Amino acid sequence: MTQTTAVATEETESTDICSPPPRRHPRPDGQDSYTISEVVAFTGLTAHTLRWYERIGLMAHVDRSHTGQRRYTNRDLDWLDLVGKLRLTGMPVADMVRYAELVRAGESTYGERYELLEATRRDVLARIAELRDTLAVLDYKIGIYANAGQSYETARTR
Amino acid sequence: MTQTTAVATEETESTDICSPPPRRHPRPDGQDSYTISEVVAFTGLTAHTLRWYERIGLMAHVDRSHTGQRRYTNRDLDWLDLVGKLRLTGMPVADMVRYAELVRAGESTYGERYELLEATRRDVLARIAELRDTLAVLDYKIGIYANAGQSYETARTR
DNA sequence: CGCTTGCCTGGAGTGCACTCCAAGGCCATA
DNA sequence: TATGGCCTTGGAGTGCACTCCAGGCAAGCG
Repeated sequence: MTQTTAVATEETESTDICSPPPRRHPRPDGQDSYTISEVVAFTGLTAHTLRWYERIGLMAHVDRSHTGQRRYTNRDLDWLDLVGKLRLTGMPVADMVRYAELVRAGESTYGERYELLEATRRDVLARIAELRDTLAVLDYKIGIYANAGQSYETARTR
Repeated sequence: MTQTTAVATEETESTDICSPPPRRHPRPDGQDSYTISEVVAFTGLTAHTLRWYERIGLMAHVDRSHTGQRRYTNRDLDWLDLVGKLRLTGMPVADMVRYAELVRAGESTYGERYELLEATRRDVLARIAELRDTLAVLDYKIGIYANAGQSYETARTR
């Protein structure tokens, strides 16, 4: 395994210049109008969760049909994508709501948003390092179990 | 089963594939007897959590002093270390309890333990991949805010 | 017309992983 | 003897992130 101190430099190398993430939407802009169940199918979230996200302000108010049903746009899908990614980092929902509020507040909050994302980035790097550490332990133990055909286990690691 | 099997010998160094994780204990084996507050200081867990771990079977019964107070050993510290690592992977406590039960059940469960650790290993790898993906998105957005933020700052201070 | 399907709402419920409480035991120092 | 500190217990409480429920509306179909 490489040294843990090499992580930081590796990262700067892997993301030299930002490549825009390629997105495919189910429908092109202009015809982007999805029912809640379509969004469920696309995101893997439940309808409950989608409505709950909107209630707590994690999503801006979603467009409605003339009968009051939700109609999601490609932009909503993108937002949900970002939310999903942030959720994977372990960011609390309250923090994501805060970010959503900053976005709604306009461009005067660019600085704050930058700080928030930077902090999150540091968290992600730290978490990756932790996971690598854990992986080493796991590999070590797996090695023991793979080798230990009928020899008894070490007391040390139980 | 109060009988701790006499496996105090170290046969850990028989494996050559993985480097054994270096462990430093506050006290050498033989004088390893820690109060709950010492373990709190060493692990970062709370006393509540330590007692709770024991109650739910995530730890084997801890030794007691003649007055009934818990006295942790180096082995307990090692176990808590592993638990901490597994917790970082997002493994549910119930699964860790299951692993603890397998360990207590003896060497007939080697296969199952192996499977469990292997599955966890795959989870960890998948999570690392997810985090890298998230990192790319984060870097992309940070790049945007860095540029836009600069122009906003410029516009502000102009 | 009724039936099914899909969606709506506010509020209540769930599961997890702790986290704390109240009441008390032991023991060293003052 | 008293005070303070550290520890014990079972059980209750907390916070988070959903998850579900009851009751109801609107559209499409035979």
